[in-house]
Amino acid sequence: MDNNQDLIDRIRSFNRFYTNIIGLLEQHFLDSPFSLTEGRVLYEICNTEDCSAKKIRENIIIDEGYLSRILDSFVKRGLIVKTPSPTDRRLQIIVPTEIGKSEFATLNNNSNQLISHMIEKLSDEERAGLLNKMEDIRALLEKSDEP
Amino acid sequence: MDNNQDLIDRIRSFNRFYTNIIGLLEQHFLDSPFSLTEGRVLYEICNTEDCSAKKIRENIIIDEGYLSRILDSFVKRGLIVKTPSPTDRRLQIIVPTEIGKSEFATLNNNSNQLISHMIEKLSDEERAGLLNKMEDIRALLEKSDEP
DNA sequence: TCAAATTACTTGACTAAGTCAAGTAATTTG
DNA sequence: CAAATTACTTGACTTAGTCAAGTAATTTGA
Repeated sequence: MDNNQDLIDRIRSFNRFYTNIIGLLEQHFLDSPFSLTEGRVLYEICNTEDCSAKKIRENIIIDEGYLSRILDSFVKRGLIVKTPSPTDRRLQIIVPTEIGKSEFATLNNNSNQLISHMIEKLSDEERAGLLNKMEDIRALLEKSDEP
Repeated sequence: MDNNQDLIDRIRSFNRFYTNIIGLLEQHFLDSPFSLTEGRVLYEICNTEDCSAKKIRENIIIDEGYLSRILDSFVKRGLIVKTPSPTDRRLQIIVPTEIGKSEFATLNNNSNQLISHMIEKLSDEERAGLLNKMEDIRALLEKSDEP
């Protein structure tokens, strides 16, 4: 037993807790026409300039073939339009349609409401404290990524 | 736009970040003989007194049939033994075998190592700070569950 | 300058994960 | 003790995700 064991156990306990929090937030995809992965892909499409499958795969770890089929289904559902890039015709530029944008906005609103509900019992000070701690944790954990 | 919008956006940004952290930690199931769900089931079996499918389903949201098949495969893999409860023969009491316990210990050690790696660049003060903030966040978010 | 290598994406064939509903045997309830 | 409920099982199915081979466009380097 190394002297960090208690620390590690408690971090793992927090991870289990936060897995459930995220799980609850993700439940709402069950009531939407999107799977979690489809939601992430739509997020990237609506938040990336000159979006392409390549750019999506720079931000989400996803199988190339699987992504290709998701995009295919988005085209069939009228959510996006794909056009070959004029400068490199291997690339398909992906643009959300008005329908795609509005479906994304709905998904977004639902996520916002869930967060609102999550913090509704907190005072302004507690909310500010929550965010501060989150951003501190992120800064600490991002240290592990660095060279 | 309500005045919490920025706060909500930043909490969601943290959630996306932490989803990736948890995703990385869960990757190790890919190199193990267990799926994430199987790992959770094994955790329950090794940490529940007089464990049964019923008790597992009190702690994990999982389809009854799916769980039945997972337990079936655990029996075939020699990880657990099922015996009808003497007091209620509808219930199957689940006990991990020595193999089951040791496979669980391995899974556990790997999870610990991943957390160790995650915090290896932090000083003792930073580690203590990290845990503190995690436990504060948990306390704040648990407020939403209360009556 | 053009053949070889690489890149961006697609397709087919497949496995794993998870769901739904009907069924069996044991137990509880009125 | 018949009807309802509970604990679990089974079969048939859908969805999610993976793997590898293939096509067309672009880049690289002798």
